[in-house]
Amino acid sequence: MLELAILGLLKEQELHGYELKKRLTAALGPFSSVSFGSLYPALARLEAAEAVKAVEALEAPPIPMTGSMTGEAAAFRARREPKRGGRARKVYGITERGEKLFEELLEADSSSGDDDRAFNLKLAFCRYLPPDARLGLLERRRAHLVERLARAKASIKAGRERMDAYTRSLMEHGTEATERDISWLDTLIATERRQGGTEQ
Amino acid sequence: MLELAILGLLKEQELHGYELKKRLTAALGPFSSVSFGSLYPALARLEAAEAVKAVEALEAPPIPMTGSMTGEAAAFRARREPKRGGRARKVYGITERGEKLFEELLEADSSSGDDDRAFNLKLAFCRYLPPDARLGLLERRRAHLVERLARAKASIKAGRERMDAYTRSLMEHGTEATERDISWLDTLIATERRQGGTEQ
DNA sequence: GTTCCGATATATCGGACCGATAGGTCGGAT
DNA sequence: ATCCGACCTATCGGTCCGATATATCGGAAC
Repeated sequence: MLELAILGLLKEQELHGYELKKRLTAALGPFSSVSFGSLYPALARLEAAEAVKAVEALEAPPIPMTGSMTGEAAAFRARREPKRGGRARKVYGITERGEKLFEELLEADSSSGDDDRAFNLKLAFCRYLPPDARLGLLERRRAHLVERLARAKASIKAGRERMDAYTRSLMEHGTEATERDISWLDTLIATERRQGGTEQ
Repeated sequence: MLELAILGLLKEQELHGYELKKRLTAALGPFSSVSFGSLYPALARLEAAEAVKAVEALEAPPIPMTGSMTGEAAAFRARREPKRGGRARKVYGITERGEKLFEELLEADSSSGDDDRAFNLKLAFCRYLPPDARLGLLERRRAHLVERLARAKASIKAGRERMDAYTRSLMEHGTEATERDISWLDTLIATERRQGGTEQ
């Protein structure tokens, strides 16, 4: 699932690992931070799959510079790379295979496992999805939460008197949070339908 | 962290793996289910550390049965073990080292990583904690959420116009959820203080 | 009847992710 | 002069997960 986030950011701009991490924790966080221990292996996986490619350590698009480079190039570097110190960067760019993989991951059902994380991630990048797929994502999520809520309520009802006050409070708070998640999704879905216009 | 849950359940009753899983998903879930892929290794770890011990496959306390066993024993087994079919069970019990480990895990600071999961787990078993430790747990959690909220708000403020509507809505919903978590914790803390009585 | 399905049950495997740690380079405080 | 903290890439050990393998039984289908 981290792959999706990496590809999504790389879609917009070529970046190196460290910067990628900063943007990930800034954008998707700061709940559930991303660690280097998962970022670099993920990057390596993507590179092995030829979804990303290490490019020259040259973040800015190649700007034709006429005349003497001496002063201007240095100034440019200073502007683009403030306080550059440390090890050599390894800047990655997305490939065509990467773009395809990105779309596959974004549309994938992903009914298993990670779930909350995965949905948040997808929502952050769902501007790249066609409107109907966007609606589908939201509605699948809603259905999932509704089912979770039902199971939670059944679980509470079943074990009412076996639970102590702490557990009971925890579960009730959990169901309330889920209910609010659902109504939040409802507003998103409503907005989507309003903007979607004709279809459905 | 799974160890804590296992030990907590085993503290109350000797159980085998399958039943342990059912209770875990019923008690702590059904959000964030526990899989066999983590349960059995955790059980093996605990057994290696001599925190739990495999006991005879005899869930019920030994009840002295006088007279003919034939009819009554069969009926008892049928009551205790409904629809018993399948592989032989391996019933685990907690040891003294296990009890100690349980308390250590429950009191451990755990400021790293898992966090949400870990706190929920601890809250579900915090009835075994002395009142002051209980209060400490709640207040540490509160402080953590407050810090998370502050960082989230700062993050939103910093990147306002760079975010699309989906991301913005996601983050705002997240901060609201965190705010509600905090006020929920406040009620728990207030209750705790009221019941705790004299000491701060 | 037997065959096949689903529950009961234990266990392992590969993979994702994490925290900690270890490097390695630079600018700036002390 | 020296240490501290930022920048930057990378690996290690470990936990957890989903999928899967293995095994045993009751009962439904046929």
